Parts: sequence; C-alpha cells; structure tokens
Amino acid sequence: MWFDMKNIKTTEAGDFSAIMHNPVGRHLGYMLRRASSVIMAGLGSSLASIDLRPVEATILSLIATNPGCTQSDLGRMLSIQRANMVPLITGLVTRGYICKTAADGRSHALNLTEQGIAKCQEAESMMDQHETSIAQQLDRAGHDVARLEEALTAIMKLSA
Amino acid sequence: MWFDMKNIKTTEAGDFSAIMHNPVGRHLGYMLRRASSVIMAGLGSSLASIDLRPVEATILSLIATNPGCTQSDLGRMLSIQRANMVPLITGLVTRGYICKTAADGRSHALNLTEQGIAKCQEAESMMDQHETSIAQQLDRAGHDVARLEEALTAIMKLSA
DNA sequence: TATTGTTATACTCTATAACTATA
DNA sequence: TATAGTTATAGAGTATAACAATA
Repeated sequence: MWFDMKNIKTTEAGDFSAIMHNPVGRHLGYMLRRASSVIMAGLGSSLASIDLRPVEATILSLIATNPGCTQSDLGRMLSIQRANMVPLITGLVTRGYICKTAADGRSHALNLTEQGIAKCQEAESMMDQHETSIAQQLDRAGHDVARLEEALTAIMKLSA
Repeated sequence: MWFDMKNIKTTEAGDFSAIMHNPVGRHLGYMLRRASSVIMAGLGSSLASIDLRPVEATILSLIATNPGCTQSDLGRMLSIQRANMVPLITGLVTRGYICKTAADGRSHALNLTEQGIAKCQEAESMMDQHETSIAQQLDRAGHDVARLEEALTAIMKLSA
C-alpha cells in the first residue's frame, strides 16, 4: 500500500507519516508499479506454496498453450531478453517440468513433461483463483475490471 | 509493448512469434507491471537528460512538498525500506540537491538546497509534461484516466 | 547476414539482519 | 521498548557484449 496506515501514530513534532502531501499518487507510472507490486506479491506468496515464481508459472502456462515454442519466442512474448531466459528455462528443465527437443539445429522446441502438466494445472488454478478474487474485490468497489484491462493494454502499446 | 510487432516476420515452421496465444494479457499483475515499465521507461529517458532517476525526482518533489521530513518518512511514503533509502539520500546530498539538519538527535530534517529547488522544478516540469502527454493519448483512445487512477488506488489498498 | 542459445558481467532494486544512538 | 540511521549482504531482475553453431 503506497500509504501505510499501519505506520501512522499520534502526531509528533517531526512526524510526517500521517500528514505528508502525496505527489506520488498523481504519477501514473508509480501508481502502476505500486499496484503491480501489491498484486504480484499476493500471487507470489500463493505460488510459493508450490515452489514456483510468477514468471515460472507464466512460462509453464505459455508452453501449455503453445507447445513446441522456443525460449526466444517466450522471451519476446514476455519482454525478457534471450540471455535472461537461459537460467529460467534451465531451472524448469532441471526440475523436470519442461523438456527440450531439437527443432531447428540451433533452437529447441519446448514442451511440458507429465510432471510439468500437473504443475501447470496447479499453477493455473492458483492464478485463476487469485485473478478472480481481485476482480471480485474491484467489482464490489465499483471498478470496471474490463475497462481497466483495456486501459492497461492501451498503455502497453504506447511504447511501440 | 508486451507483444513486439517489430519482431514479427513471415511465419515459418517453429516461429511462434506472431501466433502465440497469450495468457499473459489476462493476468492483471503482469499487465500492471508491463504498463508501468512502458511508462517508467519513457519518464526515465526524459529525466536522464537532467541526470535524475524517477525515484530521485520523486524524492525531490516530496521534500519540496514536505520540507523538514525525514528519510524514514519518505521511505514509508514510497514503500522503500530504511536501509535502501540511505544510498538514495546520500546521492542527492552529495550532488548538493538536499541538505540534512539535525532534528531529533537521531533523525535529520530534509530540505532542498537552492540547487535542489531548481533541479526539482526542472524535474517536476518534465514529469508533468510526461504525465499530461500520456493522459492525452489515453483520453484520445477513449480511456478515462481518472477512473484508471481510482482503480489503481483501489488495488494499492488491497494489501492493507 | 540474421537468429538461437549461451556465458560472463554489471547494475539496479529489493530484502534481511544487525549495530549504534536516541526517544 | 521503539525508532532513526547505518552497514553489510544476498537475492532478484535487467542490460550489454561477445561467441559458436546454424539458418
């Protein structure tokens, strides 16, 4: 939470915790970053119970939907550079969730193992539940989640 | 941009770049993170021309609005831990933008120097311009920026 | 010449534990 | 006992350059 009410105490000389004016809340970039932190932290602690990070769960889900894709494909989809995909894929291969089969001579087709399929289903179930929970909370608070997602998609396309 | 059209080429065997199904776009946490990356990258490259990072510009702006606050106050406001505030504040002091005066014996009141006031005005001008530009683009695309900010504020409060 | 996978490296951001001085 | 500032450190995440093998 960008303004932590838990830290507000009785006002003392020099205590600005409760009364600071807040230019941060008017800056879209910061609001987006803080909002994503809140949501990713919640998702992260859920997925930690099955020893997956959000990015790993997302990779499993992407491979499930796109069997045979390469790690470069995944990197492009997730805006993660080739070099940084290496330890991610290695980790998932080592744990037996995905396997590589020669596709191209220079590239490998990625697929889920049986263990990976099970893990992916667990992860997707958690992600869906998390997503639904947030959508419900926002909906109850009078926010239009579909509109929000449309706006976010528009922002993502600004850098094109 | 979460789906980089620049990398799409004529479809070949094994090329999933252009056709991958995209579960990412349905996950709010990822969408928020990617959207914030796009916006912060733009703001970052603007502020780089005056040798400030977004977080530094925000700190200057917060001190301008809350003269005499402490670095712990700033940390609470920005969700940055005490330990991680140290190099940030040290850097701004070293460059002559802010000064510390003993407040409490254990804490220091932070204020902008004359140089810091000038730097802050430059930074705020850039941030306002950046913010306005994005708001206009979203508005033209039919999105309600005020609604978006309300939704983001609601999300930030979910972790309370 | 361009792409894939890889190694090495570096820089930022974040998180934790511990210590001192002060309230 | 709690807070402010600090140090040290470790883990993510991200970025670039370079290389070999392949297309």
